[in-house]
Amino acid sequence: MLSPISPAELAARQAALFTAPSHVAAKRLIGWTLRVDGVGGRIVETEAYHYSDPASHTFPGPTARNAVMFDPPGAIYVYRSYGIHWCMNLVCGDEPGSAVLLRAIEPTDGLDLMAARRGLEDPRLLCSGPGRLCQALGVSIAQNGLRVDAPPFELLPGPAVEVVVGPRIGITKAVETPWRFGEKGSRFLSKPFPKT
DNA sequence: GTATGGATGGACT
DNA sequence: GTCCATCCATACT
Repeated sequence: MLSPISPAELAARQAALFTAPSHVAAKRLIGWTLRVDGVGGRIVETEAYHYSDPASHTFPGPTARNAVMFDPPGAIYVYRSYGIHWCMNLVCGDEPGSAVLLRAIEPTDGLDLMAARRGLEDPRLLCSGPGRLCQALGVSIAQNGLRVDAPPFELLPGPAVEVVVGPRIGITKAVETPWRFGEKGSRFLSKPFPKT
């Protein structure tokens, strides 16, 4: 059970998260709870992207697609991946053009709706990947540019958890930058982390 | 105007 | 492990 938190404290903790460098925010986000219209769960896997990072959509500079990544921290950046899937980022950072990709959630709220949207029941397959997560939470380009600190989104701090680190998934540039973060031992990761 | 290449997931061997 | 569906921003001609 989450302890009650005042609106002022929530706003302060969100602001501190959003304005941290994206790789710090990505690590801190592990264990927070995200819901969209009441559907969601605990964030268990993230990746960080930075404008100076060749793997980032913002590396070539501002464009129509990545414009939201230059919005103030707390904005939601959604893009289509491989022509099929949606991927959801939270704009974070001490400089513009950086964000945290949400890769996996441990589903806790709205399991039935998530299962219906995904067309399957297994909780481990509902949100274990960036495309799956967006499908389960009903996130698409329609949510691009909205803010995570306003409805239909909710973002709440969780207890500190043990976090593991590894290289990011599916990229072709800056492959070795260890900016993927996950909750140690979680069964809801998109892929295991390499043993350290 | 056309060409290209993904921050993926699911089906299959 | 391999294969590939399918879209759009971007980089060309």
